[in-house]
Amino acid sequence: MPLVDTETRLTPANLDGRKPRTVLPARKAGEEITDSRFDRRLSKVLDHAAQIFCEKGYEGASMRDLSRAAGMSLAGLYHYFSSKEELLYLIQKHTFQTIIDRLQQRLKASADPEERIRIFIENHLEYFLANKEFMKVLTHEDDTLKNGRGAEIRAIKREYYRICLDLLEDLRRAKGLQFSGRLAVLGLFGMINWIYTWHNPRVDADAKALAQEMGDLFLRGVLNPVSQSPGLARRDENSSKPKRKNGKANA
Amino acid sequence: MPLVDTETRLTPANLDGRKPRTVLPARKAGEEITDSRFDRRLSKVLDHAAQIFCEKGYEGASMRDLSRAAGMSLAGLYHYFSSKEELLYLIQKHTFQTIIDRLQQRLKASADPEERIRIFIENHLEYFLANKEFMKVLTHEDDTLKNGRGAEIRAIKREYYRICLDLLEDLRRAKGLQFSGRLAVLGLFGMINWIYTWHNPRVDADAKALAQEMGDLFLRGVLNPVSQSPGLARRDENSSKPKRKNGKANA
DNA sequence: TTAAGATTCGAACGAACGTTCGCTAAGATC
DNA sequence: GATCTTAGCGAACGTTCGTTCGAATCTTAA
Repeated sequence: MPLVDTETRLTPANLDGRKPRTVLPARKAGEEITDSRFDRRLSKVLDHAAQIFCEKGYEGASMRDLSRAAGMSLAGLYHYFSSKEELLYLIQKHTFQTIIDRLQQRLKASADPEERIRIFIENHLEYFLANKEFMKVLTHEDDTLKNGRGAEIRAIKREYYRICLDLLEDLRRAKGLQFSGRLAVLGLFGMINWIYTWHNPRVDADAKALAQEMGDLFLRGVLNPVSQSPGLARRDENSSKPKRKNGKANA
Repeated sequence: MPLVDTETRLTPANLDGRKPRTVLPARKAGEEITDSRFDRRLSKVLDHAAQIFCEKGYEGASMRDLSRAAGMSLAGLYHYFSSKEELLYLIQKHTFQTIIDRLQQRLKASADPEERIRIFIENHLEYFLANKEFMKVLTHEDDTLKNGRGAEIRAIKREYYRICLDLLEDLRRAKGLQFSGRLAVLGLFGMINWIYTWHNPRVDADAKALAQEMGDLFLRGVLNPVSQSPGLARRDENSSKPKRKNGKANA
């Protein structure tokens, strides 16, 4: 799978209306999609860039930092993308697409609602810990991209959110439970996305064990009805109803 | 409470060895600590700065952005702090100290372990939602500060982590439960710190209700022993033991 | 009234920023 | 071997960055 669209290679800058510097001949329809030299080199550049963005943040990283890390001249970098902003876009898009693709594959393995949520968590954590830099750039530079590119990434994010919400509502229906889907999704996202701030491979469990533990913590919280939790003292009972006014999700 | 130490006002740049431009006369011991004109003005400057850092990030915000927001000249800002980095330090320190002070006050109200954890969550969320900008700057610019100032903030953060860990271990002892304190703390922190990425006051519940709901979710997850959770299918049982090697916490 | 500090500002500093230009090799195609 | 495209580079562009300087204005207390 090429990292940029075949037809518009080198020219995703179209997103903000800029003219492409070069126009490649369109591939014939049905032509085999190979990982060209260009794609392989770009992939390496993204690796190095993600590393630097992870260390210094998007704004804090200079193009000169990136060129040093990639072992390539400053001007040479611009052969592979049209701007620093597009570089971030390519990193985020690639990361999101990979994690969603893998998830869809794995979800085919089970129809049990609870099991499917565990698959979601494990998929997320496995990719997270194996690609720390990319995932930190994805989550930390969450609202860095603006306009067209930002909208595109936000759309993919909504898709990912939606998948998780659907999984949780399947579970709720299957078990006849009562909980706010939105709050559950965002609570779960918080738990699993926060990991990049603390995970230390020399101290903490690996992805599989971590997914097990976090899955336990979360699922026990969701699965157990309130009445079944002994000693759950509720104070100020009258303020415990959520004040949701409409269901528009914005995550 | 003055925002900077009385004796070293204007000179916290000492942290990285720079010479202060001005030295104020030391206050006599026991002299009443008043919020001077300086402190009040600095406080306003921090408000505006937090707003801009929140919008554009620390690196993305320029001193010119800050001067515009504060309605003050670029050079005039430097009367209140010695560098952009110190400005971030002052914001983060003030935020952390305020939230911890309030927590300590509130914790005096109860000795019940579960209640005390709910107090922790509610205190955090209340401050979070009432001071979104400051809390985003605190969490998002987590590892931006380096050297002396960074170490100082990290120390306060460890203190806050420790308080929460102690609360959880009190609960575990009181109820005779079994769970990883570290994972529970970090899971909880993830849930409540992630809020800044999604909370919308027009859609979501207020701090009190949110604290109730998140407290429920989290406490049910922690309180319920595994055996009491019906239908909690564990797969791959042999990989579920955490592989912790030593207990050094790094959050 | 006046002297001393506190506060504020316009103007400028050198450094670093993202990006572009013109040019060379290196591959590929005939 | 001629021709065209791809890949890569040194040098520079104009802009913006954080910070500083000296002077001007305001505040306060004697």
